[in-house]
Amino acid sequence: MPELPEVETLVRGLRKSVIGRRIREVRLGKTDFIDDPALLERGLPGCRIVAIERYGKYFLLRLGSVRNGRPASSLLVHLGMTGHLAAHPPAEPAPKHTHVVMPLDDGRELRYTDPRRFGRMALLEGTSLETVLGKLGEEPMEVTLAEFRRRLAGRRARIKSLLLNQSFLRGVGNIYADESLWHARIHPMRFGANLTEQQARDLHRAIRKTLSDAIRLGGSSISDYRDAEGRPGFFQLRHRAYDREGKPCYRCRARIRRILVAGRSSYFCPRCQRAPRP
DNA sequence: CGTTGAACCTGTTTGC
DNA sequence: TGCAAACAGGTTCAAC
Repeated sequence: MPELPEVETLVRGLRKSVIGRRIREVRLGKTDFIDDPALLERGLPGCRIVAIERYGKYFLLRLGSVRNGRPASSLLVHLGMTGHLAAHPPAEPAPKHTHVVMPLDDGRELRYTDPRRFGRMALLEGTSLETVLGKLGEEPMEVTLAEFRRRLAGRRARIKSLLLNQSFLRGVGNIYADESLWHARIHPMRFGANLTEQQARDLHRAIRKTLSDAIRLGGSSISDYRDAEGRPGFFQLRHRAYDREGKPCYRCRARIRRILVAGRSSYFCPRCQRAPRP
């Protein structure tokens, strides 16, 4: 579900609705996606949410403690495939698979819901937080062309693998990798180091444009993604490759194909995105 | 450095 | 209709 544009959209909504609120208590359901559940129960009550930041597909609720002498900590959240976090009135029945409920000081409940539990939640501070974030590559919308090319140089992995690799760039997932490659007319099986200078430029531009357009439309809602207010995104209406197997390419009308690259479905136009030489 | 496949988990869609 | 397989926005790990 959530790649960079979906996480960014959710984070923007959360900033509007929960910044400044205090967490009163924590109620946990299944906890196998939480690093240290007991630490959440101990450390979160009484904390005020002072800021929310996104790093690729992760985001942080920055917490200010009301008690003295406790270092500032952050709730790290990754939504996995099906995670969702939003504030709700307590009268609204919690859906199935709601695993974390945090009543707030304004009477609402911040709820984390995740049917597949591929997400991650952890209360972290200092070096353990840096360890997680330090493994991530640069923000794909901020990386310079020079840095992008430098990172590409010498990489023998296929470009699709690189785009999905969060230490190469943070935040691109399966949808936006395929969409960016379609816009840049690059085959997903091409090797990173073999891209021409022009292709690297096109891809760098395509990634930034695709992600910013997607954010503008509130992300992609394939089946269940919703923002912090429960509204779907609309970028799925602009998909040019992803999930369009057999449908005509928007540029050349050739049929979009699906192949497996790096174990993931990869959609591309066989005419616009030429295969690498064998 | 790479790749592949499996694992984690639930729900939905597809195919026979 | 019914059941099984395939597939899904992600990450991680073992084996090669």
